[in-house]
Order: sequence, then structure tokens, then C-alpha cells
Amino acid sequence: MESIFKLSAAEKHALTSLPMQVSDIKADQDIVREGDRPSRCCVALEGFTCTYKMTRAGKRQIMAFHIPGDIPDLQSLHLTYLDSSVGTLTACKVGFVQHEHLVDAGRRYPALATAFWRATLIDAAIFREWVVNIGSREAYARLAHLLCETVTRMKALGLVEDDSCDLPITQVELGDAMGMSTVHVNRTVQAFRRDKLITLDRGKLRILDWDALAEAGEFDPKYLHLRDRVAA
Amino acid sequence: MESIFKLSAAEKHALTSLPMQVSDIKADQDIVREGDRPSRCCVALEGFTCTYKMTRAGKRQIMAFHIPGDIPDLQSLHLTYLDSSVGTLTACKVGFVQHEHLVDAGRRYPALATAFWRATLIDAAIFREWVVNIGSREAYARLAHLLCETVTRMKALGLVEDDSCDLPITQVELGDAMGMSTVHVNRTVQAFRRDKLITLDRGKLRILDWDALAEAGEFDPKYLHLRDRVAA
DNA sequence: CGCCTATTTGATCTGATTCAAACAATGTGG
DNA sequence: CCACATTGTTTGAATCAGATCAAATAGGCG
Repeated sequence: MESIFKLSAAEKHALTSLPMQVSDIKADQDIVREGDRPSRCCVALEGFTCTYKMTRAGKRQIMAFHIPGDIPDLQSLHLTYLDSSVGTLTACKVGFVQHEHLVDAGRRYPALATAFWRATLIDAAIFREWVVNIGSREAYARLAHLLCETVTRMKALGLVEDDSCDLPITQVELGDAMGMSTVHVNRTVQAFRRDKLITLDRGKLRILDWDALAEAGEFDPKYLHLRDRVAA
Repeated sequence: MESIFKLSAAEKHALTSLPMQVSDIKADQDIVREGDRPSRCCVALEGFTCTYKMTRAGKRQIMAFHIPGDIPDLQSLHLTYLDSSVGTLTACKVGFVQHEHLVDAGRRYPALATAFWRATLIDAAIFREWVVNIGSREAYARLAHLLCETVTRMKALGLVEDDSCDLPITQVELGDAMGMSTVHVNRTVQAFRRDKLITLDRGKLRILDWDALAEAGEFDPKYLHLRDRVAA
């Protein structure tokens, strides 16, 4: 799962043999909640999850979408207090690994500790880019950027075929992630269709014109630091 | 400088005796640039710095303000490619420490490695909160939140006295950080003055009504994870 | 004094929100 | 297999928060 990093066979083995409790979770359920002090991390195995916070006004701000292989709350390893919630967007399969096992694996295999650290650093790089995206790009570019990022990350996991993939994220959720209203998300999606950039129908996304989409969203994947990773 | 973490005397000594090259940098200069592959980290010693990216449209998005003690590009330790720039807002004193020394110190004192990791995790937590702030709060609340965050962080370093502190950040820069226009920053600052929340004059900020400001910005400092830290 | 940078003001415009309602797809139970 | 509830998408109209443009004002400083 984490073989997106250059790891030795022994390290990979240590990783995959970590004791993990797997469970199935329905859509729209919290996996962990803001305020928790978890003693384990969750690993997204199947389905889509997101990290979010609620504001007092009742708005949900999604800060990250997670795809299989991600560890949404890896930071809880060293930050005991959870400052945001992680919930499912679709039905999911999730694995739980006790902190002690992760810490122990990191102690025995320093490369693993580095890999974990780097994973959290890449998460931070993505948050930075979201600040840029939300803070300084208008709707059309903002959505284009988000789609490019998500597709690029899925591509790295082999989840994209023929420029199309599953994207079971509703327009409400896209709006919550980009800080814009559902209505405006919908109008922007329609603009994309009009401009022949994408098709999007019942959770199936197809990129019709990647270059134009990346151009519209000023998307440059360097911040994802995929070049540091080595497919296994 | 980093004694905001619970470290033993030996660890603190290892930290403070790291070979560091100190230099003075004028205001509005880049310290490191997006695209660099630095072999050292920079430590803010005096003055204010920020992390930012430029968009194609020429807008600057500031993603973080740094105060003395911060290591703005600590992530470069494990992400070779720098995905954003760090620049000075005021004249600054900055220290440079070679990566190898940091890595070496982390190897010899695992608690230091953990402390570094935790520092980057807290940075990430702050980015998450910025996404929430920019994505879901309107101007008045957004500025209130930013001021609360900045003052709280400065307070932790003893840089606040009698509810007032230096805040040599221009309204243009505040706007670049919050994704809003200078004009609107100005009007919001005036609203704060009208509401007797703050005074702000030539880089001097005074909080007149902390509770009201925190209330306006829905500010809850837990995400700063200061409770994990122990003043030394 | 004159220059430069930062703040302030007024007027106008617009991207995006809100509200409200219709519509489409999917699933559920009788 | 159909009626009906549910969830997600789409549409139109009215409104607004905040952007933009342009110009004035105010400090700080060589």
C-alpha cells in the first residue's frame, strides 16, 4: 500500500505485516472525530474518505480527500489531540493500526519512519496548495485544479484508465472542499462540459482534455512530490 | 529556540550547538525560492517571514507567517523539491543549518527527530486551519481568526506584553494571506476598531477585547497543539 | 521639501451566494 | 412492478459580500 516510497523488501514486509484490524464502514460515517485522542491510525483501503471540520455556522469545510493507501490521521502518531475529523464519503474498507506498532516499525526500520514522515510532509504540501487554490483562484480554475490533483493522485495508484475514473464525490462535497456553494459548483461543472474538458456522470469522471484542464487550473504536479516516490 | 518542546538538557544542548550560519536579510527579500533544492534549513531568528506562492495572474498567496524560532522550510529535510518560497516581511536575522547536521542530531537524539517531526505536523495543522478559515469564514471572522492565531503563537514565545505586540505586517500582506483585497482588509480593520476589538497603528497591535475577537473568529487554539509543548 | 510606501475613501461592478423549486436517478417496500 | 421516498443535480431570480478602479491622505525618511 505504501510502496509509493522506495523501500527495501524487508521494509515492505514489515509494513504489510503490521497487525491491522480491518472494518467496513458505511457512507457518511465518521471514522475519527475532532477532539479524539486515538491510540491507532486508520488506513484507507477502499472507498473515499475526507478530512473535515465543522464551523459554528454549520458549514463543513473539507480539507482533504483520501484515496486508498492514504493514512488520513497519521499525524496522530505525534499529535495526541485530533484537530479535525475523518469521515467516509462512500462505503469504505478501513484498517486500523495501533500507534505502538507503527512507532515500533519505525524504530526497527528507520526508512519506514522517514517514509511516514515524508507522507505527512506531502500532506502538508497539499494543504499549502489548497490554501493557494481556495485563497486565490476563482471558481473555474479552482475546480479544475482540484480535479487535476485528485486524478493525478489516483493515476499514481493505477486507479485511472483511459482518462476516466471513479469520482464518487457529490457536488455538495466538492463545494464543501472548495469553499463554494453547491449551485456554483454545478454551474462550473456545466461550464467544463460546455468547454469539452470533462464528462461527469453518476460518479464517473472522464477527462476529455487534460492539457486544457491543467492550463485552466494552473496545475503543476510538482507539489505532490511524486517524483520522490518510486513505483514498486 | 526550539525549547517549546520537552527536551532534555543534552538534547537542548545538541540543538543549540548545531553549526549555524547567521545572516541579516533586508525586508521583502526571498530566503529560498519555489523550485530550489536546498541543502540546508533556515531558522527565523528575528523579524517576520512568510511562506508564499505566486499564481500566474501575479497574485501572491501567503500560506504562513513565521515568527522567531520557526523553521519555515523544515520539510526540505525530506522533500528535496521546495514547493513554495519563503521571504522576509521585515528586516530579519536568519540562521542556516545544513541538513546533514539536523539529520545527524536526529539520529543521535531520537527525541529531537520526534520534535522536528512534530513541528512539521503542527505546521500542517495550521495549514488545515487556514483552509477552513479561508474557505468558510467571511472577512470579519477571517481576520479575527488570523489575528488570534498570530497573537497566540507570539504569546507562547513571550512576544506579547499587556495584550500588545509588534505586528509589522501590512494590510496588503494580510490580504495576500487571507485571499482578500487590500481595500477590504482595511475596511475590516476599521470595523474592528469601531467595535473596540483592537487598535492597530504602524505595526503595533493591541488587543482590546480578546474574548470578543476570539468569539468573532471562532478561535479555538487547540489546533496549535501548544498543550503538547512545555515552556522551558 | 519631496519621495516612497501604507492607509484610507468613494463609487461601481461582478462573481458567487441564497432561496426556492423542479427534475432525475436510485432504491424500498408493498 | 409500481408508488413513493430519498438523494443528487439542475434551473431561475434576487441579492450581496467583496473585488476593482481611481484618487486622496498620511507617515516616515533621506
